[in-house]
Amino acid sequence: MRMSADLHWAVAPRLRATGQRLTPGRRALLDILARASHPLTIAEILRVGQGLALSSAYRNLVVLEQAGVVRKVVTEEDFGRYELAEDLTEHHHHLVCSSCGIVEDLPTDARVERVMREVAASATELSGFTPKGHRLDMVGLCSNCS
Amino acid sequence: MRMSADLHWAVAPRLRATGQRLTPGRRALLDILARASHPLTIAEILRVGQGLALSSAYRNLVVLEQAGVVRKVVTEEDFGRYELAEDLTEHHHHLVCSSCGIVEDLPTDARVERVMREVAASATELSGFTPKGHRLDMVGLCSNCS
DNA sequence: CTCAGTGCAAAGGATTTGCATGCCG
DNA sequence: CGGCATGCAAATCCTTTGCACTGAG
Repeated sequence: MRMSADLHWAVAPRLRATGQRLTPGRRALLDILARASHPLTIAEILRVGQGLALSSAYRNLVVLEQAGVVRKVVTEEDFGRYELAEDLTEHHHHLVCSSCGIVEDLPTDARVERVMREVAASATELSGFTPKGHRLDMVGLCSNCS
Repeated sequence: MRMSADLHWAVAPRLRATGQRLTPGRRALLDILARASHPLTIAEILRVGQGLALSSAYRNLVVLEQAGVVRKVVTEEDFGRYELAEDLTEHHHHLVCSSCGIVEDLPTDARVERVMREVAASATELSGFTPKGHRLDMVGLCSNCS
């Protein structure tokens, strides 16, 4: 979570770099995502951001994703979730509830990240894969569902 | 990869436990998945298994998933992929190409798994989450796309 | 005036469901 | 005979696209 002015300041240049502007609709999306402590679905975003059009939300999320300020998170649910790019927040992993589908953020630590780098290295060695990042989700039951 | 007779022997009891039978269609799906070295899409499955109906494939995969013998893998593509449950193969992680979407299997090791258990423990501590397993994907470019 | 952003409605694509048929116990 | 698996087609659901409108430069 980060203050709006600060966030917009960080984001605007990236949008300009991809030939896009920071419009009110996009600002709204960013603010909503910045306030969330877990990745949001389109439905959740629209519920919070009254007056946002469905199609514009989708379109703007694509723009923001291409500008590298938003990331689409895949879950086993049949719809997508979105969060701010990790360099605008903190690198983190996820807790995914296999019962209700909720996703919580989980901070990472140096130990885990070090191991991730080792896994990345072995992936390169094994199959010429060029790692750009990783995705680590713990799957289980959230406190409500257990 | 495991021999058919062996596989069917392991699977049949689990299906019975959920009140389901090991039908020819399900056998075909299992054999196809057992031969693959990475999670398959429905399209890929139908391409290999000539004569399988689309809807039956989906329905049977649901049955097999509930019986715990097949797992649905989510990727950033807009369709699902399926693989045999990990206890029928080997526990492994994935290499996901962010360019072409291909998913390769990546063996894991004791070190990584130990760290995963630690992450699981801290998740429990932080938010009452009950971990059942984890999902670790390296995201990057495969040897073809890089 | 021009062009990108917006919103509504229609289209798309993966997945699911309804229903009639066929098979196994 | 009864119930479940199957296949086709129709229906759903999330997401994307077509198009006309609006506001900023």
